[in-house]
Amino acid sequence: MEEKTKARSIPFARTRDHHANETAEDYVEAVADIIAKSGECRVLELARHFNVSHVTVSRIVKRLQNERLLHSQPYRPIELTPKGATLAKRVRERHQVVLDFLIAIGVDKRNAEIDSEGIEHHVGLKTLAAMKRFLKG
Amino acid sequence: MEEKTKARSIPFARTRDHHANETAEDYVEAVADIIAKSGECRVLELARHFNVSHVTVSRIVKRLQNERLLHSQPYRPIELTPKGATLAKRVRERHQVVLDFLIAIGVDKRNAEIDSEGIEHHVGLKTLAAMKRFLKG
DNA sequence: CGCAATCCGTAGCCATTGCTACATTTTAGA
DNA sequence: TCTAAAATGTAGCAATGGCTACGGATTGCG
Ligand SMILES: [Mn+2]
Ligand SMILES: [Mn+2]
Ligand SMILES: [Mn+2]
Ligand SMILES: [Mn+2]
Repeated sequence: MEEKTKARSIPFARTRDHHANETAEDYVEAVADIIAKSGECRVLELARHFNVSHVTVSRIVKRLQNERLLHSQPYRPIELTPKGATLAKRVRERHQVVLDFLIAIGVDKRNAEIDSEGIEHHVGLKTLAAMKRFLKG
Repeated sequence: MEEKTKARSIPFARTRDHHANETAEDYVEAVADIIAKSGECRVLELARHFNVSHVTVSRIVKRLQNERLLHSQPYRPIELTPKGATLAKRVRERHQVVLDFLIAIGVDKRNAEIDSEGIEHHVGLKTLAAMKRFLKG
C-alpha cells in the first residue's frame, strides 16, 4: 500500500494487515495463558481453546514456528520463543485494555469478552492510548 | 444433539462469524456510497475503493449476488437488492457511530478512520448501544 | 463508422483456515 | 510388560480472497 494508493482505500488495506496478524496474536496469547495456567501447552488444549480441530491447530503451529514465534517438536508441548513471548505480552495487555474499556463504557462482561476478542486486533497505538486515557481519567 | 461448547471458546467463534460477514458488509456499504456519490457502481470503482484487483471484486460480487444482496448483469452497473440496501443502511450507521465514538474519545480522524474500518464488524448490539450512550451523554 | 482504449469476465495460481478420515506415536493402566 | 486409549501427525477436500495473464464486450472518439 504505497504511493498510488487512494486515501479512502487505506483503511481497508490496514484492516487486511490486522487480519493477517490476528492468528499469530491470538495463538501466542493463548499459549502464554495455557502455560501460565497449567504448566504446558498442548495441541489439543489449543483446539479446545479456539473450538477448532486439532488439525487446524497443528498446521497453524507449524506456520508460527516458521515465523519464529513458537517452537515445538512432534508430540511435545508447545513453547513460546522470546519473540513470541514479547508479542504475547503486548497482545495480552492490549486485549485487557480493550476489555476493561468496553466494560467501562457500560458493556456487560459477556458481550465485552466477545467483542473485545475481535476488536483488539484493530486497535492501533493511538486508539489504545485513548482507551488508556479514558480508563485513567 | 449439541456439543457443549466451552465458554472461553465462544468469543473466537463469534469473531469468526463476524469475519464471515465482513466482506458482505463492506461491499454493500461501498456500493451504497458509490451509487450515492456518482449515480452508479462499477466493478472497477469497487476495485479502487478497496485497493484490490477487479478480479477479486468480480468474484465477490458474484457470491453476494447468490446471497441476494446485490444484482448485476455482465458489463452492467451493480445495484443493491432490498435486502442489500437494508444491510447497507444498518452497516453504514454502525460504522458512523464507531467512527464518531473513536473521535469522541480522542483518536485523531485519520486513525479513527483506519481502526473503525476493522472494529465496526466486531461491534455487537450491546457495544453499539454503549457507544451511542457515550456520544449522547 | 470503425477502431482503440477501457471495462469486465475467465482461467488458473497461491495462502489461509476450516473440516473428516486415517496413520502413527506416546502414555497409562491392567 | 504390553496393549488400548489418547494425542498428534498426514492426506486430501472446501471456501474465501489475494494475484497475473489473457480474451471478449462495450464505449468513446477521430
Ligand atoms: Mn482475538
Ligand atoms: Mn485475544
Ligand atoms: Mn476483524
Ligand atoms: Mn469495514
